Amino acid sequence: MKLSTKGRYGLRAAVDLAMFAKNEPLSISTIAAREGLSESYLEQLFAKLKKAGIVHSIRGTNGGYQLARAAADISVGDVLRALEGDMVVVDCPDNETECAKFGSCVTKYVWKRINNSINEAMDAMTLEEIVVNSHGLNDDNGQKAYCSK
Amino acid sequence: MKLSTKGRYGLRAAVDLAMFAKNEPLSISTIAAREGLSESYLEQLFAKLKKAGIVHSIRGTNGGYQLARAAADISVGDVLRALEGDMVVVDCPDNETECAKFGSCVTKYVWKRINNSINEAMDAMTLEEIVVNSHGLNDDNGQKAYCSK
DNA sequence: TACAAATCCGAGTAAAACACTCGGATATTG
DNA sequence: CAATATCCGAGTGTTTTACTCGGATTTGTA
Repeated sequence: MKLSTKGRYGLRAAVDLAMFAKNEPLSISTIAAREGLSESYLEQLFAKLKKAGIVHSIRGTNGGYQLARAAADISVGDVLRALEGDMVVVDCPDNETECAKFGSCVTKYVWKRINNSINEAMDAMTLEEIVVNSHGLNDDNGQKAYCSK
Repeated sequence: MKLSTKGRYGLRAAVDLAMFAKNEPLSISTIAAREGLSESYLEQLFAKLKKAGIVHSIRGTNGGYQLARAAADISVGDVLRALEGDMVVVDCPDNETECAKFGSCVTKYVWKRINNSINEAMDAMTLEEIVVNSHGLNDDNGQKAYCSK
């Protein structure tokens, strides 16, 4: 039931871009250092974010990543689905063809309702909101910080 | 992110009790046969449901399980939390003591909001409702059925 | 009182998923 | 051409999942 590190780390990286990559791109090594994450693992996460059209990349020296569109137009759901795949607790097909028991399944409504509530909650939050809400949230050294989760 | 078979099978078993164990208890072998589940695995799930006070057991011949209270008083959330543990996507402690970065964490609100929406959705559905909604949901042989999910 | 039908309980295990690392190719800038 | 990046696929130890199995205990019935 828990989110994997893909979603947790990846959202932090996306928020990091929203905060700090406004003019120039940010390299993986910079983000990894600030967020305390592994560079080679972050690489994989950015590959997923890029494939989903959430970030764009600039190769070569001084290259790095930036958000592909405004932070206000990127929802938490966009980011998490890109990293984790469909955010569903149970992956029920919703037609007779794909699931033989579809017509008689008693629990499909349960899963559908939970899945919908997860996605509605995620889609209602944008990276921009997270950045705005973070004003004033600094640690003892005046730095942004994140728990390990 | 997906629910494990514990939650999926366990909810089916609980719904089965709500439907068929109104007068006399149902044995694991009966439920396992009707639901197409493994007996020894179901045993483990019922241990969790019992520990959580959702079912009670009767030992010996003609024994089995029944819901410990009315189906209308058992929510999907009760059952899933008993089987899966806390239903949270990220297990953030919510105080300064347990998480050093609590004061400066930028993403805690995101996880909290998703966690809340999951639990609200689950707690809004009862076993009774599932039984009522299932009237008329039968397969070609007039039997209740469930997809493998 | 034996026997059968049940729950109870702990341990073990193969397979899958997770959380990474590593090596090297390619692109771009200075 | 050297340094700094992204890009890409493969490999790997650890953890979790999804079970099975053996046996003990309880209880109703012949």
